[in-house]
Amino acid sequence: MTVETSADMPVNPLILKLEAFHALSEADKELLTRLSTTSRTVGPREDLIREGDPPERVYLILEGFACRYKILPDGSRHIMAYMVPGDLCDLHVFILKTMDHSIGTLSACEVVDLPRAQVMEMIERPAIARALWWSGLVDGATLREWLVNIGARSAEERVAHLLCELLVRLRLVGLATEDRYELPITQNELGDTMGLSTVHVNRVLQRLRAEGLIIFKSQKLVILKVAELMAFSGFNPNYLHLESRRTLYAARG
Amino acid sequence: MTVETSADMPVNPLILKLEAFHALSEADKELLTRLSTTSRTVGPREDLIREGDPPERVYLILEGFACRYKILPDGSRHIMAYMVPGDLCDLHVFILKTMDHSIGTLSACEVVDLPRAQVMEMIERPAIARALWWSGLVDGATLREWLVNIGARSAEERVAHLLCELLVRLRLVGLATEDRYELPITQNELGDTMGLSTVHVNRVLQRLRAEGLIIFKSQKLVILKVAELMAFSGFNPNYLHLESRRTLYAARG
DNA sequence: CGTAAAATTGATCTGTCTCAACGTGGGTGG
DNA sequence: CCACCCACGTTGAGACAGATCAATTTTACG
Repeated sequence: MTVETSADMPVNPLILKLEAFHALSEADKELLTRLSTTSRTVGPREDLIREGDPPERVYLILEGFACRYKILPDGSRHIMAYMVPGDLCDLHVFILKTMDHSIGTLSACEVVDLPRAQVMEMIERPAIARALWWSGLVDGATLREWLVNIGARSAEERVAHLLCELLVRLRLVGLATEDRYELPITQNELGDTMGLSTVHVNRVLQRLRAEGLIIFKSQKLVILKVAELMAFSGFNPNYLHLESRRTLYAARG
Repeated sequence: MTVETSADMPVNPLILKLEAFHALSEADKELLTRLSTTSRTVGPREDLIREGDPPERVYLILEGFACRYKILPDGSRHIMAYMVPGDLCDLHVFILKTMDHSIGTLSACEVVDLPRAQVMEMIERPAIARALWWSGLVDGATLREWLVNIGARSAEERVAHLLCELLVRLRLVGLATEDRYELPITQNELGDTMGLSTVHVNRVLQRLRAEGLIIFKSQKLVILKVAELMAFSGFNPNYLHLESRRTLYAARG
């Protein structure tokens, strides 16, 4: 158990994200900062909670990538969502008896465990409650967009779409610049996310590289032509519901 | 605008569904009955709300099948969810400026429009609020299961899985018997749901028929071997979170 | 440096798509 | 009430995206 100080963690990604929806008061920010003070370091490929477990707390990711996933009867894994810094898992999950999926880390993560009482404390603040409510709706919309992505787009478009989405989401928490970010994900994990074989993910990435759209090496992604990649993949950020609050995605066209 | 009487509508599917989670008081049921008194008939293939529109009300389906869908840049449609009697669209959607997808009918429907004030009225009742909260979590879990379905299963398993899910969901509202229900959906719509071409859906259905698993003709589905179809498709109803509340799905094995 | 995980390559196979035609059944107007 | 008609379902042939299997190379790291 690590107790992080403000020196270790200059900016709280949850605050950054929620303020993309609307501004929070100093008191609200202090509460969120206090609740995320006690985090723990979790290694890569570790489960935070497993399918079948009773949901007892909510997880907040401060650093690293985690995911929601299911294991199918044949042993294959499907990843249904990425959780990046600032992301909370479902706040309302306490009402359910058991988890219907697992949550695990992809890279090493800094994770905050929020027991029910602390979630309540957050929700009692109207501005925070509203921002979390927005955040939950965006999570749902993202899931729907993923469904369309897998159901209706080619392998190349699918991967490109994911890279565009992560660019926008990571910019929100200061973890992406205009055109690049750290993506601590293997090609195998990408495959389990997109419903593609690892071999095919590799070929798709090579094609995106050959087309001069991206550079992806040593977990570092550079999108060489952001507008082109968005257009190619049919990426329309409307489902992230950032409205006109900030200029978080590059101009298109 | 039709005003339905209790004679026209013997049982309110929303009440049936919510009571699968936990019992409601008479007063709660009266409120729900009152709020669903004024419904309107909507023809097949009509939109209730379109992508880009501001969400002004919530829809409750009393009869018929509706769906959430998106139209892609190339003109193709992807259906992301089915709404069957008793289903409500997202209660919290008011906070968003615009819809990121459309909602439209598949068959002719009886639909209740609930303006914000009426949603508030429901949510003020603790038992109803809890049941609706559960219902919203189940909707999210269903979306995740659909993602896995499309991402990780073969065409035949996919279609079979959907048929199993609808069996359980429709039983909940008294619209399926042990092994059969009305499915007012074309093969083309099934294809847009499963990410398959219409031609392939046709061949998949033929194979399921040939294997003696189903009969599907004139919008009437009979599942000849329920346990086998569930096993074949990898259907595990845990994501519907019916727990031990009622025996809503057949014993397996 | 050695080792295991991850990325890459090549060859082959197959599920699903596309295109194009034909059958069919239920609703409607004459 | 019949005949037409159109949406829907069905069939066949050929093409292709992506899977699978089996190495091999590269990278990260202890």
